[in-house]
Amino acid sequence: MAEKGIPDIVVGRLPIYLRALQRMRAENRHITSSQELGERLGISAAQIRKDLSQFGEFGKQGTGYSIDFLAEQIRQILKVDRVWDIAVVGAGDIGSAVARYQGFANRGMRVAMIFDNDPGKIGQKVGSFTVQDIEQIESAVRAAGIQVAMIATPGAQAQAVADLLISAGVKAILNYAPISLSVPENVHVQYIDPVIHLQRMTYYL
Amino acid sequence: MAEKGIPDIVVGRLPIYLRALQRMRAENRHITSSQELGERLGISAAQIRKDLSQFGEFGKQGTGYSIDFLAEQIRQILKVDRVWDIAVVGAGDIGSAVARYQGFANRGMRVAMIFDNDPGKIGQKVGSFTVQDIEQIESAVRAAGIQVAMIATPGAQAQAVADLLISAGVKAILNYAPISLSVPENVHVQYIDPVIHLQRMTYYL
DNA sequence: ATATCATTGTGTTAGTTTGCACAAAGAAAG
DNA sequence: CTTTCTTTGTGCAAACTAACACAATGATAT
Repeated sequence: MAEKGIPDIVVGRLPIYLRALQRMRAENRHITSSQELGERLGISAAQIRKDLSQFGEFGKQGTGYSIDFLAEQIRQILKVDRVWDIAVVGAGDIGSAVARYQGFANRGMRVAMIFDNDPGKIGQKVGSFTVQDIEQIESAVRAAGIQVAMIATPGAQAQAVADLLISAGVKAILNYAPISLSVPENVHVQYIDPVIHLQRMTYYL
Repeated sequence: MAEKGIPDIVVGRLPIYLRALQRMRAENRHITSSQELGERLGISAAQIRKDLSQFGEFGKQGTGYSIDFLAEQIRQILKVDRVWDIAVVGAGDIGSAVARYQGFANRGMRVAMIFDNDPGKIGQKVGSFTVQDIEQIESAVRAAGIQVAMIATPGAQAQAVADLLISAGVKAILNYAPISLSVPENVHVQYIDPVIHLQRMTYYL
């Protein structure tokens, strides 16, 4: 299994494969093939085989892949064979929805704390969490050894929050604010902005 | 301006350029360059110039781009020089947060209606909308001529909802449910699943 | 006027990603 | 045991994407 030099675009497809495998498992299936997976995902079977071959040989010729086994291998590759604690910043509609979201369970993620700068929100409950003062981000995140965070603040504050998180040791940020963040090379950022996705589609309408 | 044969990956970057331009405009700037834009976005200047050149010549040598003019051109290309009404399906945490989201204004999108199948939610207010019965999707969406929808239901119902929306005339779906949808060729789908984004980053940690 | 500077748009080259097609290998059937 | 069927893993070719590098052009300074 190679550790370096895997194209990021390949890494980006692994979570999609994993999600499909977990769904199949929930349907009580045990075996699948690159062809079946590909049809479900709209990806060519050859591409799936080639992607997986970057990390090892997980299938059996003539049979296909064991769903349980392949899912476990991908979990290990993505390091989601453990649970990552996540800090959420921003307790507005988006931050609150994320903090209550049930979809993290069994997928290697868990919201651990939530912050806001609004005195009216600090101390209130959001799901099972008490909103903490944004002033405490650095100490709380550092103390918990948290490496993953989500930013759900207005755009104007997102960069300052990112800087704060990074100085507290965060290495991966999922940014819901509608702004591109500037971060050091060793920090990873992903973006979620529904408008970006929608505008990409209206081009074709 | 070519209408066909533009790579989708180029179309996908246009909303990002537009978002950055709107932000610059909000900072009261009037002129920018491919270099400045590139630094802000982490994209090479040459790439930005080549992307834009697919649609026309919008810059001035020696000077750069007029922010207002370029933004307006991109709006026209993406067809967001108008407002698209959107149907939201699912009035849970995610659907509610989306329905109340203020970030659609001025970006060509507007939530127009929201549906759920839970009798306890139907008739309740979410932001300024009254939750409608999912049974009414087809007639309501068709009557309003809506072409864009967001699915924020549990995964188990997402495909059925998508089928319903498509039969009502929807041509673009933004899917928050953690499942790949199967749709006809002429229907566009984009996906938002925070876990997918997070798992893509933990690989590198 | 003329020279200098900045920046675009693009032809060409380099690099990346995808798809094809088949040998290899295991399973199933006769 | 042999044949047939299925499906993987992969070398190679094709297609796509990004980067380079520069002529062209407009702005600015002298």
